[in-house]
Amino acid sequence: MAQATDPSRSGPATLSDVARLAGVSLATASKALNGRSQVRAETRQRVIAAAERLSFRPNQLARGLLAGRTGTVGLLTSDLEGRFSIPILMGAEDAFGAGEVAVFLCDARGDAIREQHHVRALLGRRVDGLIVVGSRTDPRPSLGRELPVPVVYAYAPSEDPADLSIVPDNVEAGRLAVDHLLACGRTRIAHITGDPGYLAARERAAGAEAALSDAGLALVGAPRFGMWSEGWGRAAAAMLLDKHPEVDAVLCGSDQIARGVVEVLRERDHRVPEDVAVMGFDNWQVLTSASRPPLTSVDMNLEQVGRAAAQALFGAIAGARRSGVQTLSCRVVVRGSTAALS
Amino acid sequence: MAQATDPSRSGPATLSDVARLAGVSLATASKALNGRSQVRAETRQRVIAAAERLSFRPNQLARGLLAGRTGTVGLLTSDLEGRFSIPILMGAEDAFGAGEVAVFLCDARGDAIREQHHVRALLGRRVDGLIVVGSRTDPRPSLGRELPVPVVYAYAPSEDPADLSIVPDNVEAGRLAVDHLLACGRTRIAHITGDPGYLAARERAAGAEAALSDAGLALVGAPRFGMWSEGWGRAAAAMLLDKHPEVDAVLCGSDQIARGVVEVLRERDHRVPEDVAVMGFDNWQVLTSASRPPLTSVDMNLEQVGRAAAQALFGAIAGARRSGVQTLSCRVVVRGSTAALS
DNA sequence: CTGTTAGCGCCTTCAT
DNA sequence: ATGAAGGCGCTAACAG
Repeated sequence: MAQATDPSRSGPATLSDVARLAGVSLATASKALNGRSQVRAETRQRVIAAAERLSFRPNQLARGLLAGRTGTVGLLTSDLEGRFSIPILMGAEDAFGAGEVAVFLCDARGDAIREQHHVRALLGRRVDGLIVVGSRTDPRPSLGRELPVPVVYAYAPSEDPADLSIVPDNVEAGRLAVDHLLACGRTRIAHITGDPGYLAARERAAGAEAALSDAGLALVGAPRFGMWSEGWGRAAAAMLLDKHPEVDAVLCGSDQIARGVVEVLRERDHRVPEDVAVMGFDNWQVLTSASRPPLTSVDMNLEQVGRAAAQALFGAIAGARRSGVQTLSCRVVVRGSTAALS
Repeated sequence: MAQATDPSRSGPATLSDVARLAGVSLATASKALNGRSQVRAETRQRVIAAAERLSFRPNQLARGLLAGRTGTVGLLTSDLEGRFSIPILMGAEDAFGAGEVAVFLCDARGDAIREQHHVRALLGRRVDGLIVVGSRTDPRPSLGRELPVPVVYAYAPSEDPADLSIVPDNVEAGRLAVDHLLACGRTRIAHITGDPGYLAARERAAGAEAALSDAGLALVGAPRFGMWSEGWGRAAAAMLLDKHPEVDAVLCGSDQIARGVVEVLRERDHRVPEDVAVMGFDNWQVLTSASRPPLTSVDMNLEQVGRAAAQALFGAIAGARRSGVQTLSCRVVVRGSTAALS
């Protein structure tokens, strides 16, 4: 007759197992475990002990079925491989994990069909909301206004201004970078950056030029667009030094490019930062700390983007009706490649 | 009276909404939509049309409540930030995504307490199984044998041999690397690797020495353990060249170390690969392709580890009772840093 | 304070 | 071929 107390009977223990073991009714057991006040302390203890013995965990599915909310959200990324999704994902996971919501992860691999498939699957699981993480900052198609749950776009904003998007501020990033170089006493600043097809590249360049203009200065030569690679950084640096040997700083569109630039400077016996300061964007540790000297870089605060998206989604689930694109600040992380002239 | 057909009435449409709109009973609607054969073709069409009009998605929670299975698994990583979890995670997501199971992602950040918390939360959501992804290949504590669902450990095996673990074969990786260098005609091979506290470092070294021994050779000097960084690669390479200028190949414990080694060789005017061949482990694109020349590296096939873990979990959920540590093969990706002597 | 009852949305016997 | 009824595990009314 140990059946009621046998946890291995058949699947996880249910509330009625607990109630039976504690010798109370279902409702009382429920109240006791959920901290409802209408239950005698001694009874509550008995129920709790029973639940403990059976290692009872309330079935969230059943609970969600009743409540209408599941405490579950979908995280839809378009590119897990890329390194930008990860910090955002971590920030979101972090913000949610603090509360009691669980995250469904789906990777659409940049495929719209697959994305649609995932959205359907997630809706079938009755997620309370969706976060859509892009792989680059260019605007992306909206999932549509007809979804039964709120959606927040992170990193890549939605093309539909009625949607809510959280993105890093790349224009400000460009400004901050130039401001830092100016503060280091540099005035002949060149800009080598990545693929001009990326909005991030154009915005960072625009921010940089605006900040220079505010200071009554201009870039040395035009911004050099190319690719997001060390190889391009090396090639562009070589051309730059040939044409403008007077540069005293190179602002690079990414840490990868910056590493390439630093290498070429070393090879040509320019001292960094004494002769030429160098800085990048993204603050990608593996690169910034391996460089000689370590790279100053603009951190886009992606974890914060993830956290903010999660919080915005919380708000939306609770009924808040925000929309539009919200930009988040970034910050300069100073290292040896731009130490001020002494 | 358009209430029944109004999708915006209150939350998502339910099966009874569909049944009402189609003018049939709940049971018939269910049969029609699930392809049961006991329903007239014309009726089925009517139901499907109604479901379409209401954009009805069956509530998987309700379904799971009844079925006992939720079509859901938990992916418990201990370190999202590190780059090893991601490919594994992608492989698993991929293997699952093909079917109809959704993945809950949790990051324990290397904290056992947080991990325990996540396990409880996942069990509360009635996941059908768990995949535990480690951040390094050293064995980790088991979640225990008392869990109500199957568990598969990936990358880091469980300390309990009764658990099932899927890990890359680092010993074989070491052997393959040396075999490749031998095939390139190298015989004076040195080994610079990372933190000796990592099993991966020790196993790769052991595999390398075994392969050399099989060929009647030995390493040039002892394996040089240190850190997983370019900086260590540079320092160790400098010492190595001072002491053993005769080396014709350096096997490096990681791509980062290898990059450092290549840099020092360049600076000292040794040609790579003509004078000294260099190779690393992990096949981390960002590093291998930025290096001059591009780095040969051993790919640990981590995506496959993730996929295999997912498939093993499938099997376990279906009732298979495997246990022990299963190792997966890796592969050498040849690039310019080891091109055979001509 | 405690127990009984009625569903949440769905699927599955069992009648009809 | 269709419909009525029961139940998955839980909570929120209502009784007692």
